[in-house]
Amino acid sequence: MMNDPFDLDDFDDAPARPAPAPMGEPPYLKGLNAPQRDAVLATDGPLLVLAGAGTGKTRVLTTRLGHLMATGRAAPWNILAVTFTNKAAKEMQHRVARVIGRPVEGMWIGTFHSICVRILRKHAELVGLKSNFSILDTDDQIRLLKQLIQADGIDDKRWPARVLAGLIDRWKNRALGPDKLPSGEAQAYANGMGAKYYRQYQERLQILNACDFGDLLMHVITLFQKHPDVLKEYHNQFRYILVDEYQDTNVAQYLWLRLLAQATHNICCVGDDDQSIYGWRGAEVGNILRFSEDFPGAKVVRLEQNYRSTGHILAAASSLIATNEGRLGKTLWTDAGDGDKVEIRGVWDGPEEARLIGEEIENLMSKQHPLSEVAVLVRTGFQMREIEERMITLGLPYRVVGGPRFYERAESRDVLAYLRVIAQPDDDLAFERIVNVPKRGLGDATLQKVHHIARAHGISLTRAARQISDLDELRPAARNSLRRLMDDFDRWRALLHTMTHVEVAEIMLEESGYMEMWQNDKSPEAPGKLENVKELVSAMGDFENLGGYLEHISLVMENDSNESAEKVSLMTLHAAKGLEFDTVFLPGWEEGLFPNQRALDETGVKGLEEERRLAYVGLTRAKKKAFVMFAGNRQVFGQWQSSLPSRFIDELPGQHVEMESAQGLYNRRNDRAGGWGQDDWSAESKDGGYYTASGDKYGPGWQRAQSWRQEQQASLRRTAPVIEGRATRVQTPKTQSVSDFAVGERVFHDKFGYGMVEDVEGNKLLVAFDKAGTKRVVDTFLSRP
DNA sequence: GGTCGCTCCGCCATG
DNA sequence: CGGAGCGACC
Repeated sequence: MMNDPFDLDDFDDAPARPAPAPMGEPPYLKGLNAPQRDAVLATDGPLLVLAGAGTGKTRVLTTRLGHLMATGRAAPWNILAVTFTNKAAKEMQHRVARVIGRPVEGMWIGTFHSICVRILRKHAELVGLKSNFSILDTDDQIRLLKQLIQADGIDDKRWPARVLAGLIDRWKNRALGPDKLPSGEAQAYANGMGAKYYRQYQERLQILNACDFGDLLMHVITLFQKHPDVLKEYHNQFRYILVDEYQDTNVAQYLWLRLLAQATHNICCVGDDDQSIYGWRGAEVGNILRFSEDFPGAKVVRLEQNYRSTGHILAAASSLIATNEGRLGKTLWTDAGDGDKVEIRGVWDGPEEARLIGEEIENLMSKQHPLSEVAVLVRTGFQMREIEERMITLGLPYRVVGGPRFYERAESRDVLAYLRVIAQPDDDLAFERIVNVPKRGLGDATLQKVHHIARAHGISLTRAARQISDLDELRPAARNSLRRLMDDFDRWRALLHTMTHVEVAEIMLEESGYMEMWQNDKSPEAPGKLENVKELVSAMGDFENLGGYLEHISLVMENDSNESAEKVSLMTLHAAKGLEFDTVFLPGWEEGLFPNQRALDETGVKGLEEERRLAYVGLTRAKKKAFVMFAGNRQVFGQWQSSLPSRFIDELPGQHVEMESAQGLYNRRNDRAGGWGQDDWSAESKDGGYYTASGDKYGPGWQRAQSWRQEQQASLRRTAPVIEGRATRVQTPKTQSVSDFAVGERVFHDKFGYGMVEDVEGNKLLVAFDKAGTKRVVDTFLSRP
């Protein structure tokens, strides 16, 4: 989670069109326009709020929450508010407090996942888990599945575990357990083994006392279905339910909501079918399209006045999205004036695109345009590197939003694995990760034997490891090493009773040799890794206990400590949903990249429409200025490929855009809205690879993919033009090496602050911190002030 | 059992 | 191009 300078989705100070205000009405209703007010005041019964981009959705949601409480309809704990991201949850909490003028406590605001965890911890036993269950991430999932596949002697090259993980994920999105798979789909993997592995996987998770993301939803649904008394508890508790981004809910989430809402019918869903961009992970636009049937008697409110973007931008975006079929249909309007047209820029290649972005940003800077109001939104992650490099060369401050995740780095995962092992002894995946990190002479051979015992007895690896360390199965060296490790785990675990988890973590990482491993590592990354480890340990201090910390990171996976400095934001279009910026750059609008070829191949028109919604989301992030860019040549997989401008560029109406492109790069294809004086070589561009030979616009996937790929292979190759010297990434400064602290010395600790050494015991010090009290810390985590 | 170097494959988006 | 994974060699 990060603290952002930018606001979520709408803003408060916009000139709203006020509805007539009766005397003595609550102040929070002031400034709402008529539909917004309707949405706030329709408290009882099902309500669907169709909120176009930038129409004040978050404001309506938070005001509605405030209204429910202010009028005494609900206490905070009677309200359940579900969001899609933790960031949105945090923001909502914050803004509700602003509406009612004091902090709110006890309200259930969170993501589907975090709320499910909260419920599950309470009733874990009812679904066969213990309350301290671990939450596995994708990586763990794949490793577990791989083990199952390999145990069967199946070639996991031919049938990759990640494919199976994807299948299982999609099944869970649709709330299908191993026994409920439609017969055709059970055949979906490795000649009909899909269902079998799914079942084995679930059994294994049970033994490991763990669940994956999909399980969080599934288990709660099962819990509610099988234990009506428990469901009733929640019915009594949650008198009002609010759901944000309803267009992104999947079947499982829909079922979950329906179960919870069936008692009171007080469910309010807010969403925008035009911003549904998560179809690929199981979101069902159908949920929002069907709302009135699912919840009979539902009231529908449309928010159509846009407070965010100026006229040309809004018109361009609206016209683009109008190409889609099967929309609920909204007509966004603004009274903010025309503003600037959308600027389209065609350039020769990727590096030039990055240069142009840099240039324009410097331009903006010279006009005092705040960098926090500038964003570069890309379709896919690999576009970021080029732009980042340019930013670094120019010295432009930037930050990657939702980028390489702090907790996914190898060293973070190691540390977390250590923590997980002591928090939850049956967590095999964590155990396996660090059993030989640092090297302890416990390699594959040993681990295989442990695995064998575990499987034979149907127990977890740690239990098996403990058993085998008492047997004669292993070479003495391995046996001793393993026993020592198991004893260490027990000891560290016991320390949790007498010390804070931060202290235990430091001791564990030191005694296990993990810190030493990086200290002795002479690679250039080592100091940075060590720095990350310290940062991670210090972040633990913000949580009451180890369990709370682990839960947070498994759900959030991002680093909280992201400062809100004056920086350009760089992110994917997906990550940009809900955000807004004065100026937005939209590079890479090229066929194949955007719309993305794979989306087209896999889901045809449906995929194309989702891509178009993504384009719509991108454009509507801009308040005052939008740059759309495309490059004629781009490097993919280290190879140069030529590309054609995106069809979405053609779909932007001529009167709302301004085109500036090198000769010959852009050829208008269908001149539906009036040209911009570019050459019209439509006949030639039809050979460009986005129509199949048959002339069928969307063609069979493989055929399109094939022709596209061939075209790319055959495309001209050239070497990258040399821009100034290669950008080097900034390395974290080498940490000051610390050792032999003396009693009486002043020291500094990332978390606890300044203090004085009271006692030295090997490398463990007793330090009296000025603010945090006396703690036992390992010297590696200390520095001299 | 550990390390080095080679091959292979990927890059669409996520909690 | 870059990282993961695997096999040959120490």
